Amino acid sequence: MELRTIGYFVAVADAGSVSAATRLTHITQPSLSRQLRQLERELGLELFTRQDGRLTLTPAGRQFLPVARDLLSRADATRAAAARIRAGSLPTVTVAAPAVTLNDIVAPFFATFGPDDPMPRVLPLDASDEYGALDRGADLVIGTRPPSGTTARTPLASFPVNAYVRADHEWAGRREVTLAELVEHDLLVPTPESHARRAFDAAVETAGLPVRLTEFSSSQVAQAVAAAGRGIAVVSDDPRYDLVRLLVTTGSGDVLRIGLHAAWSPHHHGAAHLAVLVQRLRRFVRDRYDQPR
Amino acid sequence: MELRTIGYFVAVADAGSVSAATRLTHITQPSLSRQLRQLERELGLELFTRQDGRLTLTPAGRQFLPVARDLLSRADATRAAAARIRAGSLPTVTVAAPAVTLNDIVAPFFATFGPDDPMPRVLPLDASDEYGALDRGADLVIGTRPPSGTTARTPLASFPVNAYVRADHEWAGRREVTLAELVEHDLLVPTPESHARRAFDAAVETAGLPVRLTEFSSSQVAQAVAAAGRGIAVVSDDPRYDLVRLLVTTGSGDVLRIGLHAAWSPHHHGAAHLAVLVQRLRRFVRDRYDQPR
DNA sequence: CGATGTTACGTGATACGTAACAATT
DNA sequence: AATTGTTACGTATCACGTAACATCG
Repeated sequence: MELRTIGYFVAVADAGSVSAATRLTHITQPSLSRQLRQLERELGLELFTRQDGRLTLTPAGRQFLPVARDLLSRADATRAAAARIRAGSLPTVTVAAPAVTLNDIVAPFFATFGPDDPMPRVLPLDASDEYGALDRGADLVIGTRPPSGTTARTPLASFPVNAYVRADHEWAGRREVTLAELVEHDLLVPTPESHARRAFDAAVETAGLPVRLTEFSSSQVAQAVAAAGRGIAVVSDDPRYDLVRLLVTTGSGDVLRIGLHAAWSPHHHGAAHLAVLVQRLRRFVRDRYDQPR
Repeated sequence: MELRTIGYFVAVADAGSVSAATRLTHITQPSLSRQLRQLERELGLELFTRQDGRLTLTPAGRQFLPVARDLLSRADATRAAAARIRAGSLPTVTVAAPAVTLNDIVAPFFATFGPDDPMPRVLPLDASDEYGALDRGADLVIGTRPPSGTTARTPLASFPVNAYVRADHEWAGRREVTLAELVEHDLLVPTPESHARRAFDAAVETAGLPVRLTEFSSSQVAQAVAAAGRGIAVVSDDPRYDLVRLLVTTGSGDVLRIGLHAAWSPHHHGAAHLAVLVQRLRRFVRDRYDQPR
């Protein structure tokens, strides 16, 4: 039983005769006649009675006809679905990102979606192999490392890593502090999953500096402890407890920043839509976090 | 796009590789590989990416997969429907009969149907070509003529044609009256579509007798007029207005009766169910109309 | 090497068209 | 005669299997 043969059956039933159905099927009458008989043999049903040199639907055929029609309409729907995909439709979009990013950035962005936007789905990432998620169901990956390989990419935003000190600290009047200066103190940092921590760890490792870290599961708690004068909080969020913000500069003089990058496959069938979506996300992030540039 | 190729796609997606899918499809790996590529060309979709000597679903393929699965499940449903028909299922049963019979007999019978019985449908018949309805959608025909041809048949019941006279009529003490006697009087008859009228007309025509008929669209009105002494009502229903019932005998001495016959195709896929249904109908009619024999 | 998937080539099945036939109207 | 559907026969297509090749772990 194939779609073709089912189509032949419906054509004959609709046209009322094999001869008339040839106009619908574009095959010759004997071929059509044979296919029909074979379908009957295959299904084990007598769909038509042959009498008086004519075909008339049997009750079995009459009962099977709507079933056959339904199957054909599903086949049409399948072809239509393929066409929509080909045209780049995105009924759902799956965004993969570290859990922190999903909560802090992706989720608020999804909250701005309208009814015509795709249904958002989400895929939490473990730190390693961020962009491999593109092969495991993600349409879009938001990562902190610049994507490698043949992915399309857009830098979304970058957030400075802040070192927060008390207003009575000796650095309170400065705007920046070097990494080398910083590691001389007790540092209050969030967990290794956080963006700030990862950026900080990477910079420290590059510089080969020893550090004394105290880890907090919440960066706000880290700030509170800094406000108590027990160390310097190195976090990425906004200041609390009247703490003073210092930017952190690396050995090469750059300000230590957390980069957020969006990546997707340029061969994705909805790549155009994805690019638009990423632009919206970029604008959203910059508006929300008041980014420069 | 055929069911076979769609099945190949789903098999490969499920198995994770072409090689593994050969266990599901029972064709060799190169053939499967080719069919898959052809499906991609036909749909215009890149369902898998070929990289690292492996296939991985693209977002397009991931989006198409549930659609393909749905089509296959519909195909299974279609095959299952064919199997049910083959086994003789009757989700609906279409009974064809003259409108009078549908109202007076078939409809009350349908009222006794339980939830497991087929959904009843109905097809009004014109008097001529009663049993031709079997080719126009009827599973079962209830007719007044004995069916001809190769149909399966069961006599359902027969109702006498009654001649109703007033209690003060000269015939009031008799049980029967001959057709020849009857036609000497003014006769009050129902419309030509009714069973009684048709049986009466046929008998009269056979006997070659002249008649004086007054036609009423309701046999109860005919009885009322007979009660008024304006003629003899020749109808098939039960007496009213204290009229006296006489059976009508033909020239050959038989009592004039209306026969009801059920007919269906012995090749009908649900012929067994139909036979049972007809037996129920027969019992129903006899119980309800208190038939002899 | 042992997986993978693709390409090449030959074969068998089969869907198809042309032609001839049979049966009704 | 004109229409219907079936049978017969030859052909072209196409799905399939075997084999050889390419690539990656």
